[in-house]
Amino acid sequence: MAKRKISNTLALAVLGLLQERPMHPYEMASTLRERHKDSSFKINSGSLYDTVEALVRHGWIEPVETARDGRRPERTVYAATQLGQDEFVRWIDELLRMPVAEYPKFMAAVSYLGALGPDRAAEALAERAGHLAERIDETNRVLADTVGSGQVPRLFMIEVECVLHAWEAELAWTRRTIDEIRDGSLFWPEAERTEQGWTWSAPSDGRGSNR
Amino acid sequence: MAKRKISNTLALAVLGLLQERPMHPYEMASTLRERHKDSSFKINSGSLYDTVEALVRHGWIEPVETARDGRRPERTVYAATQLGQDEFVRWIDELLRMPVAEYPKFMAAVSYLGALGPDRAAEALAERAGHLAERIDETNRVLADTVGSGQVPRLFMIEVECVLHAWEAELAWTRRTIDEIRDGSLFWPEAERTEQGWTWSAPSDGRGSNR
DNA sequence: TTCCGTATAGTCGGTTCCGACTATCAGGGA
DNA sequence: TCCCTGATAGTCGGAACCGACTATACGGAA
Repeated sequence: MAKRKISNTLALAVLGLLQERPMHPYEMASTLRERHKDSSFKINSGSLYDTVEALVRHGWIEPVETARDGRRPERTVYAATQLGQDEFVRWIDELLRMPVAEYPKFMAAVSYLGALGPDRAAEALAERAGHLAERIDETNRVLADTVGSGQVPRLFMIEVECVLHAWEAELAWTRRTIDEIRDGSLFWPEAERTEQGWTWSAPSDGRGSNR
Repeated sequence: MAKRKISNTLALAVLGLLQERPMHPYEMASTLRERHKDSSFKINSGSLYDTVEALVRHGWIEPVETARDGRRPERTVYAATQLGQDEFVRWIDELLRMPVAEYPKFMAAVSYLGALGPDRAAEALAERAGHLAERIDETNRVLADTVGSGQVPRLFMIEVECVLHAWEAELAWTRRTIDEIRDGSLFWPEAERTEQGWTWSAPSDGRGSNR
């Protein structure tokens, strides 16, 4: 699988909007925010304009007019080309079919959970659990007053359900791990440094609590 | 919360290794790979050397010797400073406590699931489900012959359990969504473009199947 | 009437990131 | 003996990314 010419998913969002109607970049950003898509796409003005230019370079979109309102900066309105419409669908298809490695910050931190020691680790995870629970509530509220009230078809917010599911899973893992730390079922070796590298104490019951 | 001076988590991995003993960058990369940490950290030679330099600039690590073996390129060995040891722990603590927005490619694609139409969407998700199941199996095998055989304490591979849990959740959501598409409980509006923007057909039973 | 905050629209320079490339050495097969 | 592959160690130029900044317009408060 050769690498995609454009990999920033913000370009996917742009392409998506231009399937509906021509727009200028600033309008894309505000439309995405209005639709709560700013939690699926990282919208950054700088990146947005770079992305749009890259899409033009590849012939996926093209400028259709430049207008000026009074003395404000000029706006360039873009539309998707036929190529852009085709690639939009192909790209979605590809992203859905093939899982790719991502490197979430949380995984990085969990890799070194041991460095905090059991008490501080459990406390830190507990704080995270609180934040996660809050976020889940907020998101449920958003879903309730968009899809729940029939304003927006469920399919158009399906990614929100997806991310919600992911957070719930993370929360469950976090809580389970806190419990395992507190009740000692996640054995905490006292790693020690020797000239030969590292050694660690074995759990008292042989290799019992390593699952 | 002010932005971290260094945000690339590869720097966290470097710091982690240098808690054990001084190393040169190439050795860091191979050690991380040996320990299967390359699924939590994106290891890229270019980024690695940049990261090491950034850590030196901030005084978190420092070169302790430069050796040369025959006519091979010179190796510079680095060690963590006191500051680096403190920041290592603080950084982990921070990453654990506060969830940050990430923008996984899958979410981007799911946002535009509608664009594929129900049949192709279900098929694409089904392919993904297959890949995910495979990955989960592989990862379980890795866990079995490291932690499972008592070679490595469970705590040192805890992030693998975490990512496994996340994948299982994603798989579950994916399968559920495939079912909902196939049995029609995820209503698929026929979006149509008008001059006023977009309209969509309502589900036949009023607003029934929007959850 | 002036001032302030916010919305509109986009620019720009610096950092970060990436992966293709260089170059040497060691070991095994033909 | 020669060649090929893979490991060792790191360099470099360009692409991507970011966020602070500019500049205008507008509505309401003081």
